[in-house]
Amino acid sequence: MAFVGNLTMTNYKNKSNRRVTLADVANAAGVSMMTVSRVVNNKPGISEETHKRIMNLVKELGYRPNQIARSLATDRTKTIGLVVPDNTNPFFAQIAYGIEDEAYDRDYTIVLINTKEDPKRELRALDTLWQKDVDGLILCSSRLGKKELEEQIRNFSSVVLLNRDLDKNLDNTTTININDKLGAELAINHLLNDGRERIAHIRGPENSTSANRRMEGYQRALNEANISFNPELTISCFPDINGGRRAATILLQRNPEIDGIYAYNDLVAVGAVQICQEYGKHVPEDIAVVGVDDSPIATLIRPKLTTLHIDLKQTGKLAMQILLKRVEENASPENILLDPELYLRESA
Amino acid sequence: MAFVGNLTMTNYKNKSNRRVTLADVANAAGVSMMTVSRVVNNKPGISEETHKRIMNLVKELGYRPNQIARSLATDRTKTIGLVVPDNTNPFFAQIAYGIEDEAYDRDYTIVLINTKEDPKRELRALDTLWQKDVDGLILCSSRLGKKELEEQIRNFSSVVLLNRDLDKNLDNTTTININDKLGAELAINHLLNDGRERIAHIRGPENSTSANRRMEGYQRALNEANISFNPELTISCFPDINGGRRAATILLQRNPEIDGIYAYNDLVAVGAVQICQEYGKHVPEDIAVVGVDDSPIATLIRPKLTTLHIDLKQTGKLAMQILLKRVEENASPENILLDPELYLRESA
DNA sequence: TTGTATGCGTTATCAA
DNA sequence: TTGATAACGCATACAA
Repeated sequence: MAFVGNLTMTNYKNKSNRRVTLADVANAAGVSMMTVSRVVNNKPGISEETHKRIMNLVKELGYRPNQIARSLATDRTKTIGLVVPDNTNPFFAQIAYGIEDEAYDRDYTIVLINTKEDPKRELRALDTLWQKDVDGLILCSSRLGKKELEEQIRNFSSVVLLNRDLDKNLDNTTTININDKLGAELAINHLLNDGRERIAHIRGPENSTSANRRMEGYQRALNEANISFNPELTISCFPDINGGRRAATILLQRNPEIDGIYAYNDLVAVGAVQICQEYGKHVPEDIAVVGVDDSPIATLIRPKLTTLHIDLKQTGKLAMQILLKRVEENASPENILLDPELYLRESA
Repeated sequence: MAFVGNLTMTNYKNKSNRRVTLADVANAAGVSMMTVSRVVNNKPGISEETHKRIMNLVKELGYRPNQIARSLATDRTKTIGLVVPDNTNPFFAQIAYGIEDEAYDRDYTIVLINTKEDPKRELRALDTLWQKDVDGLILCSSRLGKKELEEQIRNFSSVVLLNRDLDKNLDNTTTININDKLGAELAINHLLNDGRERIAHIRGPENSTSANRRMEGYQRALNEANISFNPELTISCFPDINGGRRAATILLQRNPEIDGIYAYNDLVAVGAVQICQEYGKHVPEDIAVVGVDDSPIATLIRPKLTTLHIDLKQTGKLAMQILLKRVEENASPENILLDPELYLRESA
């Protein structure tokens, strides 16, 4: 917690309109800066009496430590970099929320940067965070190439990679991934059990790892059901509603007899549902649609979306906990796989 | 922009595994640190030749400036504090996106903190940001009391207050508000013109300024139409879907003959629509519902939500532009009022 | 065009 | 239990 000073104190500046510094307190108390520093940081070896006296002065003068100076001296910024493609996407918004929540509890702070799915932006984001000397990095859905990603990761002392994996473990990084293959199998098997025979897959961005894993799961599930894979039934798209709309349009024009769609995420699924309906198809009677993420909209649209659920706020908290364990205790690397659950609602 | 060094360079540490510093480059070049500093910062007064030579060394050694040290020396952190109630709320997510986008372009970085509508948390957030010495603060929908808010604001050199106003102008702060009264009048007048006669208002949190302004607009519009205000037709709520659901339930039980609802925001409106439908009422035939914010869900639910629109990403950009104008040019205070537009869709 | 001295606010280290 | 000094990495002011 390390709460120092009175939050509602306003006379935090001395007469010359500067910030109150350790030196000011030390002068006022007639002691050295180190004594004040020790008191403020609750270090041992200070007499009861001076501790009290100095804490009173700290409050009276409105002293609060300058985190910048502290960072320079300690090489710790109490700051974590969070890089996401788009904070507006409920998926990342939920994760960010969990991360920030845990950070708050542990007295850390989050620097948020959007990459907009642009590798150049991502690179610059990482460079910026490196220059800011963040204590750790949480990188979500990186769109960087393998080699580039590894090079970047080496620049940070502790990293959590969310929604992306590595060929070989790096000893400063933990990966957290959703078990996309399992998820895909859950979805496809449900559709198959429901009697669907021509199941398409709108597979998100080409360069997305999670998209690739979902694709694998899709193929594997079909394979296990002895259904031959038809490339015409898959299409990539930008992972938002419009992407889903465009992809579904093409899909439906190419293959009007499709009776099931497994979408990259809920946004894409919503776009697909919209197009189906606009084409006069009933969901789920004519076409069943399964999403991924269980984002807020899943229960808002009608029919309610059947989708794969992960507790994202909790996942964010977990990511932060793991990162801080690494930052503060130098824990060893691990790779975490989160199993999604199929939430059956109305669309499939 | 100030892009220094090669982004893909990995040997950023020298043999002793330290960060490469100005001193390292200066040593390697056989010049003083200042010369290197000038080159890196593109300051004038450096010969063509040394500039080139040093830039080469900078790249070769993988030098990148330490922003912390720079901040301590210049008293500028290139960091802006962003305080919101909940980054997961699309309203704030959109604003944050715009803010981050503009920040990225101007080479600033965003520290994001959620308050969860908790004034204590908000206070601590501001304290943290103060200690981090941010160059500016964007505070959204503050839930602090007037006096407390003013005290806090004084701690920062530049502030943009979003969705909250001040009694008297402070010379370091700009307020940006949505013209809620106008919005409310737009909504209510539309409902009245549509022949609605018993229009209720679900008015959001008690301590929210925007909620109060919308309430005023609601009353004024009714007043102008010579309809007497009935307190039974208004109710406050937590500003999310469940809040809307709970409020609508109470409202409908108290006054089953309600034929129009003006909701605090789209989430609340969605909750209200759900409850109406669950009570067997048709929207908009039996009850018309108008939301506020034009959040993504507005076009996702059926019926599509009629709602008041503001370009929130643009608003975020604007907030950042104004803040930076203040930070960099010490511009004078202003108060901005954004006029919403009523987007007519299906729910009213 | 380049260099020297000094300071930013804090903590680490060693000494008293 | 406390203090003096140096160091963190950089930029400002002034000098050459």
